[in-house]
Amino acid sequence: MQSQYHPRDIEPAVQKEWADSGAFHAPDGSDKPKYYCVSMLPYPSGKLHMGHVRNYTINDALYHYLRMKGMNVLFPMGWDAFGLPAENAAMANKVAPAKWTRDNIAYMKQQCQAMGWAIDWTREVATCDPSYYRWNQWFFLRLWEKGLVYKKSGMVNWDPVDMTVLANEQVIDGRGWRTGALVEKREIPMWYMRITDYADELLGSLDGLGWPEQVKQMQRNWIGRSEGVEFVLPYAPQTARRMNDAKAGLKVFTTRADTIMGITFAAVAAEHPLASEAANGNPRLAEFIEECKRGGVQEAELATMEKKGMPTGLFVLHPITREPVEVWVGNYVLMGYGEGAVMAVPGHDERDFAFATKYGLPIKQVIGWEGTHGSGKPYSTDAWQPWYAEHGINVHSGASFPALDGLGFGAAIAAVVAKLGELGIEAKTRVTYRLRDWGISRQRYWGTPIPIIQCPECGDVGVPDEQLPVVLPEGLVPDGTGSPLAKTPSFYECKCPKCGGAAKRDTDTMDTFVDSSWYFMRYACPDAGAMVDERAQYWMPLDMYIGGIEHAILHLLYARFWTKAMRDLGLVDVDEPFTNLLTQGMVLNHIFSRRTGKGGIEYFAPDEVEVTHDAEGKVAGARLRGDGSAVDYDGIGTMSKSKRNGVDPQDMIDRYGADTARFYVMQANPPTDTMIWSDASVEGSFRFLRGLWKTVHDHVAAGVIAPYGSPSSLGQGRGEGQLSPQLKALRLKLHRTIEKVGDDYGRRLQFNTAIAAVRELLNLRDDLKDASPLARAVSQEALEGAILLLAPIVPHICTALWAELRPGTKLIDQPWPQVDKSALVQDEIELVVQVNGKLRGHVRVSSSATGEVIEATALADESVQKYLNGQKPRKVIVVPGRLVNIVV
RNA sequence: GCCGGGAUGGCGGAAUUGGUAGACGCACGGGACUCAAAAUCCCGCGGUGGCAACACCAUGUGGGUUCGAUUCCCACUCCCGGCACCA
Repeated sequence: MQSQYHPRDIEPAVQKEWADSGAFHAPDGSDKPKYYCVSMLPYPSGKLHMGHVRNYTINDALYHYLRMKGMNVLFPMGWDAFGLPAENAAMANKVAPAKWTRDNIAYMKQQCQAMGWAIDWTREVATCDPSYYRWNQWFFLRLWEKGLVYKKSGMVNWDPVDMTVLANEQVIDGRGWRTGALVEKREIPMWYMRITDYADELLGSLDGLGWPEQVKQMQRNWIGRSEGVEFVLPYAPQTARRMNDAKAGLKVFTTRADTIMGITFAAVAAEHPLASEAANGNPRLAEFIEECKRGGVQEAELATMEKKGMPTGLFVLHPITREPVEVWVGNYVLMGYGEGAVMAVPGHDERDFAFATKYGLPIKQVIGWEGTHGSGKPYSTDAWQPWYAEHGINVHSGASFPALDGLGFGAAIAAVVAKLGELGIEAKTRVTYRLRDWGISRQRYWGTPIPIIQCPECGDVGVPDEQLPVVLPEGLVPDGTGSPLAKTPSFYECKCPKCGGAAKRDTDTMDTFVDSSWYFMRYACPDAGAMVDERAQYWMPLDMYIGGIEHAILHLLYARFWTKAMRDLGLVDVDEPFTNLLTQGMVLNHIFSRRTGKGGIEYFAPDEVEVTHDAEGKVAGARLRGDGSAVDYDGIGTMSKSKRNGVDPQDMIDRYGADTARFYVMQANPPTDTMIWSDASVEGSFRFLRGLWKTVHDHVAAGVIAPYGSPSSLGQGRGEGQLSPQLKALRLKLHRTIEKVGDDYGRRLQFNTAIAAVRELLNLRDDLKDASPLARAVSQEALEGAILLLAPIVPHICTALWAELRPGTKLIDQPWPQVDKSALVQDEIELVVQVNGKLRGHVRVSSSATGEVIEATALADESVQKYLNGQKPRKVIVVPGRLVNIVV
């Protein structure tokens, strides 16, 4: 055996052995139970980053652990290969996105192999391959046939200089990232998927999932089911004339119909037809509506901007009092939500209150809380208080509806609905969702072409199945203006499949969330001649899905919807794709930047700067190592190429080997926690592995021996009593550690504590100076155990060390170690003694001692006597196996 | 702004169901070995007071519940993620 640890020799050799034997190929059927363990597929951005290393090492550790536990485990890998960064790279380097993407995939695949992850590469999928995306197209057409796909207009960010649609990411401070032009909202026709048809099921079936509660809560809130009332505010006569419809009115939806008597105005979105009509002949209003259309479409931007409004001069009637109510245009009313119009009750809605205060509109209290929520909830129109929005008892309803006074929330709503009915105003209780239908059209090149042909005669016609896939031409290089496909006649010119006349293909591509909504099913059958086949039925659903917390809502929700839609088309027989979910925390790093002269921004890598700290030890600023010039500290954020704060795992592999990189990310903190990068302790991880190598080397140098407890061991047939207390303690530690590490890997999914436990075990073994055959047999047992427990984290070194400890056997064939229950038995245990909840001493008692005996022992303890000072204790609390608390 | 999460020594973290706060590491300090350095090994390492035994304080801030709170409740501060076209 080599006396030194040389990962550069070991790792490639072990990897070759795995590859040659097809060790990680999972058959599509087995006597063993299946375990399907998938990580979110990477975007091939160029190189692996630390987030990937973390993600796939977690997946790999679970793979090895469950394989050792006797399961047929599958760990597949693929590439989320369509998307915006490829187009950006293409513009920057004048390379076609296809080439850039495929080169990146090749490089990153080799990096995955160097990390030694147990990936079944026979199932690799890249979403940019026509053999994959043809099924996006095929499925799109099936959903269209079922009415689950439809076309309507949608709002996008528009760059008026480049004449192109911008992604939210490309809008910086309200301006286009390349042109600096002020971004505008623009309505264009887009294809939508009816995810809202599945809203109730998406909500209901969350309950049974083995997901983190916080993620389920985020999804529940995102879907945002609410029950409310939809009704019409009748137009005042003059408004009815202007809107050219005497009978109609302004349709609104509210979850607070109980506050209807508090309506003092109504508000509509800038895009609402009533706003457009009111703007005719009102230049100031027209200007305001134009102003509302400026800016982008991001919700965070809309929700934080100053609430502004302007009266339209048009009135609707309060449905009960028949008093005129003025309609305002408000920039906070969104056309996409509900009806694009709201009844405003400033007395009991915080946004309406702020708006009314700003524009001097009346505020009316119609809900009170005395007697229901206790006192101390006064009402004043001077300032908003949080309880104004709480449910309560109706008050001040007025002469037209006195019966409403005194009713509570539910009864009041019922009364309002009944009253509106009596007055001949249609009012329906309705369930609405915050969730909106999924717009999938993108005016971009590097994505799945939408399989629709626009015929001047026949309208939108689906591409016939036999003409699929609609292949994306791969040689194009985008230039940032408009959509490349829309400028490529050879792509869009075609014949109508229905009438044979000249027609035009849809030049939009699909949202890349489509690609990632079902790839995990394609892994099961990457060569299938259909979207999926029966092999998907064997592997689905995923037993564990691992990925970043940043995907908690959108990706996971779309994939759940897609799976349910596939089920309803009879393609797969599962209700939910991901039985269990592990959301890993992000890997973050410090960000340093400097504004350049032209208003741009320049980023610096953390290793290029020297950080300065303030008095509290927080980072205050930094200087460039090169010339000492000051740079700004921008705080901590996601590792990204653009911010230059990423860490390339390749350096670590080159210097220390893959096992050190794997060990480092797993020992640092729990997988669900955010990890702020620090390379300070990477060295320590390497030292541990080097020490482990030396420990096994020294043991093997003295000769391997059958481990204690095995049939041929010295310990066989001898009683436990013959072990010295030290050897007994070591065996106790070993078997406790086996229990703990199994629990950490299998149930807790917490690897840092498992590693700490194995370190403790090895530290205890190192203290052993006894070189007798019996001691060496216990030592052998402990070392074998430690190697098996670490194997899921650092499989290369463990494979090499196992071959030394057990010549002729292979680590990959070993099962998870068994806990020897007899090693766990203890005669005596130590208990903590507290006086008034403070630690004052320890007592040793028999492990079978009763509460009375424990109490007596504790009271007799010297340190307790000191605090008792002759008094009788008021109370004694005995927690079996843990502590005694004496209250004086 | 809204939704979800987090905060524990100089640093990463541990404490799994309300029961010994700081496991296990990193960094640092002292010592051994060495001509010297590296590597390795040994010791120390939350704060204050004390020669020490020990005492008191301490888990972002302020309150509360409890024999006992890092853990539960209320209010707040700061940070992170998401907000529908980054993936």
